[in-house]
Amino acid sequence: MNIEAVARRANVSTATVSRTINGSNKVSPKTAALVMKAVEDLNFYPNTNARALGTGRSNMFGLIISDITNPFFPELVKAFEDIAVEHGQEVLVANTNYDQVRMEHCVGRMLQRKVDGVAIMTSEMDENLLRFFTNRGIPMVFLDNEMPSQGISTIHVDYTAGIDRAVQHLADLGHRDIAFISGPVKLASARTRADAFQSSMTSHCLEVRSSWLQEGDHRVEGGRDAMERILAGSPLPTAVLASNDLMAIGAMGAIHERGLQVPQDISVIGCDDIQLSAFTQPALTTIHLPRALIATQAFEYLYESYRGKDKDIQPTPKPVIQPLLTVRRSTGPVRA
Amino acid sequence: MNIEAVARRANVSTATVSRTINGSNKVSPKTAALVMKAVEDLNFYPNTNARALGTGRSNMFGLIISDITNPFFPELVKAFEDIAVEHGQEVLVANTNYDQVRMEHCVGRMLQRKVDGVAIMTSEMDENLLRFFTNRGIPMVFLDNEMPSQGISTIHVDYTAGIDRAVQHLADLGHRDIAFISGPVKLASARTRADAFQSSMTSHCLEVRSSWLQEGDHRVEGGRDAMERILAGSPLPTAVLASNDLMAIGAMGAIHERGLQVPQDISVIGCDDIQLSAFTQPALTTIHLPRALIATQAFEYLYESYRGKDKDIQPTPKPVIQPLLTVRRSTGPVRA
DNA sequence: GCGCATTATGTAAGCGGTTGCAAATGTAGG
DNA sequence: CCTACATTTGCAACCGCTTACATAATGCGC
Repeated sequence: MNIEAVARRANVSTATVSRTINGSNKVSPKTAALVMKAVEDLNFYPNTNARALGTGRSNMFGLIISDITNPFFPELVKAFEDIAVEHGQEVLVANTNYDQVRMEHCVGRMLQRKVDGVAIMTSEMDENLLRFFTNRGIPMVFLDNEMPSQGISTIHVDYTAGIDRAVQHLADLGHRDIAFISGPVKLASARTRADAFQSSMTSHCLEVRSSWLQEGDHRVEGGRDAMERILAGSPLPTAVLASNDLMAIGAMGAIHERGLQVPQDISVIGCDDIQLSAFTQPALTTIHLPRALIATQAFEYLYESYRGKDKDIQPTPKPVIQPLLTVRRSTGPVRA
Repeated sequence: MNIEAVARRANVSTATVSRTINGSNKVSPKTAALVMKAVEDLNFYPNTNARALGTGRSNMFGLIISDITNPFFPELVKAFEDIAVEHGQEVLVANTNYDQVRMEHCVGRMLQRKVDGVAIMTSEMDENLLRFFTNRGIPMVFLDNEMPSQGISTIHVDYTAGIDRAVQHLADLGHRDIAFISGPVKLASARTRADAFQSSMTSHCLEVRSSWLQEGDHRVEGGRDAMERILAGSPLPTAVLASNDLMAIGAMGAIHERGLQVPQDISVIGCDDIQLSAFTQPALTTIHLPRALIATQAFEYLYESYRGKDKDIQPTPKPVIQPLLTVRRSTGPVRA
């Protein structure tokens, strides 16, 4: 079942079939109808591989993430897939598992499949790997990973503003003793958030105790461990800010295990606003990251630079994304 | 950068390069080394599209799921991807969004990309769509979707045994009044579980009240609503079994809102054992579905039937998958 | 009805690999 | 050294589609 079979059935040449399928305007409506009929009759689906070979464009974008089982990503992936499919593009998702070697593997997979662009939503990317893409003129876009190199775009999320909103919210509730659970400090993105916390505290004239700054691993267990370390010290903070929701959930677990109440004894704020944060006990107050928007911006950036490549059209710059605070039940006034 | 550039650099023909890359044994070790050197030097990645065109195999499997943001799926997807990549296959993931029309779309995408096989882990699949695959000889595998047609394989999960374990656990704790929150009854898989519940109750000589059988939607909200309906009636059950974890979480929420305690007033059991069920308050007792195993079986089935297609080798039959009960804190003895 | 511009269609050469078959090279026995 | 055979390599056709270019058909004004 190939284009020739369709051509025969419609009594035209393969070129005409191809043009019809691709919506070329130089096909007479009459012939086009004929061809479409044949396509229908035969249930013909053009071979994308052949197409890609002919045109040099695979109509496929790569999406590199850390780990699809981290609830931050599914929504991102889905939004990306949705908008891609809408634009007739396919998505190749690859998990790095937070691993440098797997990352190289992922890059190889992308190159073999000749992706038209790559969105890299993870941090395990070094300069050398980048070159594989830049050398081949493959557009790239990153998520909050300010790369030193030129000509690489980054989706910008204003974490500072987001964290500031969270600190403001706590300050409004009377909190002065606020702990922070960060992501792995080896990740640039985690450091960014930690720095944002520091400066926000300073601007609110609040003191940061070093024993209240603990490193987690972006996972529930890490959040629990970090919180346990905080609870082991003294005095205790009256609020904790975790740099993602999973760690916030872990922190709440640790607090409960200690026989304390959220938010009566300690308020907890997360970051990301994953679906489940609305359904924890108590429901989690969290900094909402609009992942669908992130995905959309990433896709649009890639799509535009890919489309404009020959015509030297630059993608339109994307606005900085503002995280908002979603207030639920895990934060409350500081105990009198 | 193509195979010819490599051939030139290594002073051999393209055929030799191709054979070397594919590990053909009819290349002398000396030449092979030469070629590999050239490949390295040039950072050559063979064009998969061209390959697919030449061989007729895309080295890509389709994976159709309902919705990646449903926490049941990410682990499945990841396990599938892992084992596929291990076998040099790529994975094309498609979400149906529980929608028939999107499903057709997904099928089209799979056909265009000429996937070597499809794993269908969702229920929005009708006979007609199936034919698109069977007609083209594309292997298929389903998850608990007993299709009437011949020659289509299904990964078998023994839900009856799983649910029976849950009921047994509750019975051991003294519960006799057990409610059940099912998935959407239009889904065959949901009906299977509901039936399993009924028969398990019967075999334990426990009575099933129709007002304690409520339909949910496999989501948190649906679980909460269903639980509210149950709580609105009288008498109240002492335990609830939900046919997935999200609904169980919703049910726990409804119970708390009513001012009741889990498990003191009502015990709750879920199904799936999604990661987060370990971190709810209280941690959820749930029927553990081994998703990595499901993914592995699905992949192996596809891989084997795909590999054996020309040689008429059938894939080895896979054993029925046994769900186990993961007991946590949401179940307890019935109140005296 | 004719010539020309326009539009529609066909022809065939790629795209970058794979692979059957032929040719070349190597190896061993006589 | 020659022949027979195995091993290694190269040639070139093919996979299915796109597209530049050539050709045919059509429309239009005079």
